[in-house]
Amino acid sequence: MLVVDGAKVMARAGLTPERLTRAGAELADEVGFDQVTVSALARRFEVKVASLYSHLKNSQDLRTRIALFALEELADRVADAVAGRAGKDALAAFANAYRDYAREHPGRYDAARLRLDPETAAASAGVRHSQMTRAILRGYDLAEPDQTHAVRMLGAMFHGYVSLEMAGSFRHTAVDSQESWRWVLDSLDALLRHRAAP
Amino acid sequence: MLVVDGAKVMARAGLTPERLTRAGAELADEVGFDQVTVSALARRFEVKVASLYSHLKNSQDLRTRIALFALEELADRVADAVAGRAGKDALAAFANAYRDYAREHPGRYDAARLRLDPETAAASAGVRHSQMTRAILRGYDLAEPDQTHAVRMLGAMFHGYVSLEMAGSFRHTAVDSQESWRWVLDSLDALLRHRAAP
DNA sequence: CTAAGTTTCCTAAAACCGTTAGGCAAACGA
DNA sequence: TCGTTTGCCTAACGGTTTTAGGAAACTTAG
Repeated sequence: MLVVDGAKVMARAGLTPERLTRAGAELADEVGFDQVTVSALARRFEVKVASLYSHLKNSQDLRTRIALFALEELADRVADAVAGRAGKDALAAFANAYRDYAREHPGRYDAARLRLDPETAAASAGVRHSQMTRAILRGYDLAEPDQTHAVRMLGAMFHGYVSLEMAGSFRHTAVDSQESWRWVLDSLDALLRHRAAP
Repeated sequence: MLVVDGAKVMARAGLTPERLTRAGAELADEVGFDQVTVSALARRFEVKVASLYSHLKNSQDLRTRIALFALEELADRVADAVAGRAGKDALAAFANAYRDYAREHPGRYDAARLRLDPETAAASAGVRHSQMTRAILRGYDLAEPDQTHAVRMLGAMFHGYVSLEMAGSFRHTAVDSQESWRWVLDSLDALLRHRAAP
């Protein structure tokens, strides 16, 4: 089949799950993760929608792949940020890596919060995230179960703060969000030092 | 028009924006807020889809109404919970009201986190939420801008914790989430007392 | 180098959702 | 009782998801 003016010669587009996932992540950052659609992705590759179904099981599969990709990417960034740091320095690096990623890639950040089924989650980079959080706490000398409590607290705080900040919840008050962020990190550091085992 | 066996006599279904909103909230709790659809709602009222468009502007309007309803209901609950309490007692009541609502009404809780446009948000019960958070902090005697920092921290922590807990993130470790929750509340109380103005 | 086999993308079609336009019947007010 | 308004309907269109089957492009074995 040969279309003269459209120049479509039935050439292959070179689709792969990986390219589709990456393009989906970019799309998520541009239009929001919940607007990522198989149709939009096909449009971006100038390909018919049905063609994607040779590379993706379905729409949910696409979303899951983007989520796993984002988790991996974020874990890499965090690992890079905390390398060679300890104590409060590591805590701040960890937290900032998290927040910066969300600001830079809001769609991917949302994707990383997608609810995964237990098996998928267990095989994802999500486990690296909790491992790294635990690693941060090595500098604070917490015994179990306090360490687990602290892991959950840090996860909740960072995710909650970033989530509310992204949603614009902090834009109505004059106080700069950056200041609050520093205040929160200082507070967490003090709290964890105070909780340290004797 | 009269259908004999279906017993449809073209009677009126008694639709109103309020009834639709409430039913939408119930639907959200059952199937998830992102699965709340004009079609599903019409099915629930045994009415054709187009009929809802006399009462709702569109699908987004429905979601926004559910969000406003949930914000209002949650604010009422929180107000009720903290009434007559102060200090750590008030903090715990506030936090528990929040968490309990999310556990009881996950769909509505998600709805309450819908991003609203600034005018809508300003006219919503969202402002009551921050006012009540500030009220909790009266027991801790914080000066500005620390009070604003603390409001943001509490909002982040509660939302983050509830959000991660709902997503199942705490189910992989043996430590009971309830214990972590108590630990976090104790920590926040200690932190706020420590931050109190001299 | 060519024929067979595989992969990649296509067309076609069905199902569901969102939305608008226009109609008829029911409720209501005079 | 008779307009008028309101509430729900049918009809229709466009978009998304998904499956089935076909045809062209690539790959590989003889």
